[in-house]
Amino acid sequence: MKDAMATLATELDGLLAMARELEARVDGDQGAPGAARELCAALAASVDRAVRLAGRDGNAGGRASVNGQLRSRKAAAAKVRTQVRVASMQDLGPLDDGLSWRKYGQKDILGATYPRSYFRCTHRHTQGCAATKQVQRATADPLLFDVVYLGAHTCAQAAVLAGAEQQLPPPAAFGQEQQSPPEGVQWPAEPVTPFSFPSSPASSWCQLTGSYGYAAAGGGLGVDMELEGQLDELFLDLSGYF
DNA sequence: GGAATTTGACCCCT
DNA sequence: AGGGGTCAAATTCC
Repeated sequence: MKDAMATLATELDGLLAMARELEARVDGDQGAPGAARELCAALAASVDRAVRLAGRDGNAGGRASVNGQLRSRKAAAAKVRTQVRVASMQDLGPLDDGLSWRKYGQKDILGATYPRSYFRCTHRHTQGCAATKQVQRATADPLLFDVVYLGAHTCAQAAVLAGAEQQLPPPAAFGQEQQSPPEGVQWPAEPVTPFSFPSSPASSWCQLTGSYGYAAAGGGLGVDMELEGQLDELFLDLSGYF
């Protein structure tokens, strides 16, 4: 547990450093999309690892419920909550993050222009995977999607993905050409390109959408609020560059 | 025919 | 009572 938290801290520190570096580079050189992309991908990969760590370990050590309330069905899902904002350059369908999701509901949300879609893991019944996610188009920008992940994947598919990701080269290697990534992933040559999401969620979202909004804390993430605020600001700033 | 999606109804919480 | 989340039957898709 201590190791995981230490790793999390290291990842987040690196995240901040990379974000600042990215800011500096993009600020000084408008025509440097390649370098910006590299850092952006590294940033996203780091966030992804941090979130995964927090998701795994936050359960036992974190706040599992709000105000100590017991919630029959919602209690389990409230343990891990990861929120990201994803931008789609084109009006395409559901975002494929490499995992199998099955839509089980859709609701019109008060005050929201677009309905919220509810997804759960395809292997919910076969493997008891309790992961769910909610996807909602942002009112302000229809090309932005707010995606909230609730619960942790416990299915075999998630384990395979997690294992494959650990074998990937260091984050800085992302964005390089001639990368010949696994699973036939094709990185876009231009910022705006029709896309299909490959297996690594954070890096591909960043690469392809230019906006990895934020990975914020719900119950499971024990991220310091001040740091969280800094991350929020950084992501907001960075999103403006793309 | 099986799997995924849609959609109205139901349940729980505030 | 109203809103959010889930269920499950009906429908669509492959």
